[in-house]
Amino acid sequence: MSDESTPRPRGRPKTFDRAHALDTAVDSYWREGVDAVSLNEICRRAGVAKPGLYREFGDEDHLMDAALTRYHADVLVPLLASLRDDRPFRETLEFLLAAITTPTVAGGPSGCLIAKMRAARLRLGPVTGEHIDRISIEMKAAYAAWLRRCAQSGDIELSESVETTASYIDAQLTMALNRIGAGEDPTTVRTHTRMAFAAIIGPSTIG
Amino acid sequence: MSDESTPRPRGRPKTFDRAHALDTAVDSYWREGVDAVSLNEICRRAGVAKPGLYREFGDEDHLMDAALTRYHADVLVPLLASLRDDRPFRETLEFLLAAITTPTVAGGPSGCLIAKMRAARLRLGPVTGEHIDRISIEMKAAYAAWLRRCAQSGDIELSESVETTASYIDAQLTMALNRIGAGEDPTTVRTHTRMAFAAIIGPSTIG
DNA sequence: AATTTTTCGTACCATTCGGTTCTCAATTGA
DNA sequence: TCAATTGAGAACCGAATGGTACGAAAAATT
Repeated sequence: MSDESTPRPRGRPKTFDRAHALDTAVDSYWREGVDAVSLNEICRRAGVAKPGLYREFGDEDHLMDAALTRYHADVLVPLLASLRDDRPFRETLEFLLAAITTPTVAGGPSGCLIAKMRAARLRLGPVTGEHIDRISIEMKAAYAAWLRRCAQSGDIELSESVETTASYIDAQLTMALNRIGAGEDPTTVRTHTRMAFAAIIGPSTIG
Repeated sequence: MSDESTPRPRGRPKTFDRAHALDTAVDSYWREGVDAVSLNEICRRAGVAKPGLYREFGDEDHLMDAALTRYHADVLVPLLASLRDDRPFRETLEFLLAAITTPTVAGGPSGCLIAKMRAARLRLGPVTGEHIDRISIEMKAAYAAWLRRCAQSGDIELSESVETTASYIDAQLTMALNRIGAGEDPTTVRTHTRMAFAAIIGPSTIG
């Protein structure tokens, strides 16, 4: 299989474990925030030499971008997909809220890498920075499409425009994620976020 | 006046301009965020030598703490005092919102130093960190007292406890300040914050 | 004038940062 | 066997960081 598909390139075989290095980067950035972890520290944790990282990713900006790309595919895409399930609005909202405020397995990172990067937007490199901009737009668009569908089916009635409400949801969920990421009590955050959404859907009939 | 009150101490007269250095520190931390400005940079901007700063303030942690103390007295205390004016709840709320989301004079810092420090809580030194904790408690207490007075006079009717509502207000205003500080459009932030407060006071009758 | 006391600021410290140079090891092809 | 090619990583680079040592300067006291 391996000998017929690609007849092995010429030089010294590559031993650099890209996946492991990227895992380490995602975990570190996610856990501690993008501007609290140095490239040196990631090398240390991943057990790789710095020039290896540079050969593989280019520079710090591109490493962060690779981490963001991976996180986006692994975490955000599935989450946004759940918005297209056409369940009742409140139910999907509670699902989101639970996903955001339920503590992950002990020792795992808390909060959301994207939310943390958005908070650090000014300090990101150009590649990562523009990527996070595109993702922010994608998120708001996903919320807007969701709202539009729910409004059309009569599931909810909006007091503001779809776009305004979508960006409001985005702001509230991002804040909730960052508070969780900062170590605040998940129950408090959940309560506050429910209060924030009472504004657009009326008092909750759940719980 | 100066010769009779204190007969001049012994050594070389002090020329270090503490007020100017502290002004520079407050402005820099406020404008760019506490972990985006180095002590070296503050020295450069203030036009003072580093050992002077160290003699005056001790270390970086204590310099930040001094900046925080100054900002607290100059900005936060007057603002929290306005909560005790016994004006209608909505009016005070709109006043707060305006104070937060109205762009300051061109070139001035935007957002709030305290809000930015709270967001950077994990990266603060022990002295500044514990100070910001105390201030956070003070703020929530001020909101709670305000709510309690308004509720008692029948001005508002709360759907959640005073404490929960107070911490909700705190979270929403802090978010608003940090969004302004991050350069977001003040109008958008104002709209979102009004939506967030519709949850506790019903649809606004203003504007 | 000499001494004491206090402050000032240059020049330095170790450490860390993002990033690179350069030698050597490991492989293929001739 | 020996070039050619490619990757690995120790060791290095200049810049910046928080922090300090220490001699010179400026005043009062003797």
